Amino acid sequence: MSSPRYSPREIEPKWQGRWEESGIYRAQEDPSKEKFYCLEMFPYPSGDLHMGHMRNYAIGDAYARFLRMKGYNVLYPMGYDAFGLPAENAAITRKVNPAKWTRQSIERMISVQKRMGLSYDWQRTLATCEPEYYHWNQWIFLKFMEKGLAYRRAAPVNWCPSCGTVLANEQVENGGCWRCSSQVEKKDLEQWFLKITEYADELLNDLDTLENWPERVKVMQRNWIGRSEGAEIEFPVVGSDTVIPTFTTRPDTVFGITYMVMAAEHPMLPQLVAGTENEEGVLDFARRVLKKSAIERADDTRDKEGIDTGRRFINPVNGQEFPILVADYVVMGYGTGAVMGVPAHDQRDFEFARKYGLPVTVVIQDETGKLTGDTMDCAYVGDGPMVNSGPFDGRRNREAMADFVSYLEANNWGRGAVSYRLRDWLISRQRYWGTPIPIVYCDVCGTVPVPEEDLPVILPHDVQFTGEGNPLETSPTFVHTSCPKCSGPARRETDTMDTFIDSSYYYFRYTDPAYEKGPFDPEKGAYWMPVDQYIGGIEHAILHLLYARFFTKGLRDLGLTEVDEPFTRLLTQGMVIKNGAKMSKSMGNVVPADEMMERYGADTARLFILFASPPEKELDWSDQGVEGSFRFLNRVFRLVMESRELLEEADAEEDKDDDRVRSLRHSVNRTVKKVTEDIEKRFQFNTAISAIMELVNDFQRFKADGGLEIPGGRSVAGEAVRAIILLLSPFGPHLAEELWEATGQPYSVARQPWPDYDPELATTRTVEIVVQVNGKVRARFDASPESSREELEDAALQIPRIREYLEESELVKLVVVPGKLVSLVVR
RNA sequence: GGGGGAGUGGCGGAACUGGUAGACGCACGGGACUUAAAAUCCCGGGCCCGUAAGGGCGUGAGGGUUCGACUCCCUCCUUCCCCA
Repeated sequence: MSSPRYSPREIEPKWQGRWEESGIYRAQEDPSKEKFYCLEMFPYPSGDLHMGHMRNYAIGDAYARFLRMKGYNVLYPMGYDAFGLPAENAAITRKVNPAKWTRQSIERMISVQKRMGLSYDWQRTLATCEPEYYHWNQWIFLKFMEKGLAYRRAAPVNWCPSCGTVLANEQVENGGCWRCSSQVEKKDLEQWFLKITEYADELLNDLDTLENWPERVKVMQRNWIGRSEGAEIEFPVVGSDTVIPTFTTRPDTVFGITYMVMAAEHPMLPQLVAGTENEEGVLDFARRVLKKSAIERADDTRDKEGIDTGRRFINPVNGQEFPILVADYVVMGYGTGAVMGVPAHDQRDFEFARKYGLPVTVVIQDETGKLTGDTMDCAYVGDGPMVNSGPFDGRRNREAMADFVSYLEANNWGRGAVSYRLRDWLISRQRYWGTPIPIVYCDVCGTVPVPEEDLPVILPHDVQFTGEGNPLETSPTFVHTSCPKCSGPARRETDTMDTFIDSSYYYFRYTDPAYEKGPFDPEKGAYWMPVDQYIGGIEHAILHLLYARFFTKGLRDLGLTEVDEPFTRLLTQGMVIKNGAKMSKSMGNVVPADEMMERYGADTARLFILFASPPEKELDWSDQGVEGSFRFLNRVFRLVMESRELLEEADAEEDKDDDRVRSLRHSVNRTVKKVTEDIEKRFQFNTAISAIMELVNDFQRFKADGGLEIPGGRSVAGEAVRAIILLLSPFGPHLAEELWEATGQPYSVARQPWPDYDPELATTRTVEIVVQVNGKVRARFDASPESSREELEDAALQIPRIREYLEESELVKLVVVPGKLVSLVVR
């Protein structure tokens, strides 16, 4: 007689089919139930699903299943971030249509996701490359435009010569393209921007309300927004009516200015030196500087280089004249591109001044009171009384700061100002595979938005992929159109939108993916939003999460929603690493998800990836140990199948006096408590799973020890079987369904209430008390958890080994921690 | 250079509020079953000394606080991420 074998190959498709037929994972608005919106960051459909994806979905699905069993009305959708470069590159190199390529990739992703047994509401699936979706990109863009949140201007942009496109500041990494690492160049183009800076303060302040976001993500966003308070001061150029504006965070040091440096790319520079004898040399220097990368220029350890323009400016506070220089360590784009040089109180300025023999004027004294510009060997950046500062002499610099700003304002030399590192979001892309920007250029009417009723502006198919320039410009049907205002001949905008726009509001769209009158039905949005739990890679800590927060605030101000923040809780899953690098196609270190499922089944793969490491931690991939997860599921299968009739006997009459029965009942209750808390409070799936393993071990031992023959043994065994199946169901849903059915329970295990525990039974009846002598464990004994200090002390002092210590030396101190230990100090 | 993590057996990791370091699993060693193997089950295990009882050492390094430190404080090292 052979017993049935655990066969994921048969079990898994069976239940996947059953789930699909019965539609048990569909989400429906139900105001009588508490909702929970659980969401994973949607993937780019490259076609291959690797371990990074698998980890993401295993976490989200386990959590969503847990919440359903906990009684929440759960929304758990999936979609595809389908616009982007890979599809377009495939079109260029392999001559395939990007739409077709993308749709095929999506199909492949879906089939693997279904094979994983993920409990998505598949009816809500969306793909951002479909007109029904990007329609709303365009609609939101137009609404933002009406509000002044979208605008067009010529701007020096980051240009990647290799990708042939403009990049947002956020997409420039170490001076190179985020995608191909080519050196980024500066180029002037007419571009569309979204005014994210309008929300800079709110984006910054609301971070404080996000209590359930990882601190490090908030820190990164704070730094990215980079708010600094200070003053903007205008310096008149000698012999001209130009003024150069500068921003400083240290207005208290303005009396210590001895020079000014401008960035090599400062737009005023050519005009400033025009016609002077230094013109040639300065512009030459500037060109040389611009060839260096941003990191090189900002490197503090490197020697700074500069050149005198020959022009001078007046420091308005004391009327003195100082030189204007150009230097490599000042970068345009932060502040105003011109920096006042205060060498006495800024280390970079100090080094620069010493190198070029510029004067150093102390305006804040240290505690010695003896600082002088000629003798100091590094800048003094601390606080102290102000000196050489006219009316401010003698005041503490920090306290005088605000008055100093008022002083500047009163004399019309400058004003208090706040500066942000955050720039407006450049969204124009000279690319085909993206959302067309709904704008028409008419010689007569100028820039004309496409009327709302003409949306969506459909991305045309009659384009040429040559690998050069924007393919959209090759579409005859697209480019030439008529002006919506005057009906005269007009040209369409051929730039498309940054794909980060697609992912900035997709979570709203899931609440109502087929809605035709707007991005989503505000009522449905109001029911489901905000996302209660968002799960995704730490690599999106800045870009995507900041843009999504901005969009939410923008949509709120359009009256579409009342939520201020889209994601209440955020879990940043650690990256899956292989051979020292993030798993990615370009690195060639991808481990496909279906490979492991082929060998062991979806349940094993899911269980293993969750068991291998806590979710937030980076996971260096190795399949060492998968066997263990597979063996565990086999053991569960065997154990339950052998005793499948037991579940029916759960909760029968119990015999409280047998130790083995009591111990297993304790184990069941303790495990339910631990698994529940590990999932709910700590997101520690790895320890939740290990707790289930312990329960299975206990149950197995119980059976081996003849526990089923004891009065009450079958009842508690039934409780154990039930707990094992239910606790396992979020991690190995197919096996759990199979076992639930085999034990005679009605479909579906996914609809069962999550098991409860008895807090009294979850705690032990005896605890082991440790006896320490001078900090070292010298004995142990068992006691009731309720034992008093005196009882424990007495018991400890009775132990012969401990008495020996006391005979030899004198007891100096005795500490008793009830339920834990007795600690003796002897001398 | 600034900001934020992380460092625990051969490996992944556990230790929740300062209270038994190493749960659970992998790999390994021994045994049972088997003609044999696989599978399964049982036993073992941080390191060092010791036949053992036992003792010493031990959470990146060094110091500190404490009856007691993986946990708190200081200094340092290594490493990863973000920003320059």
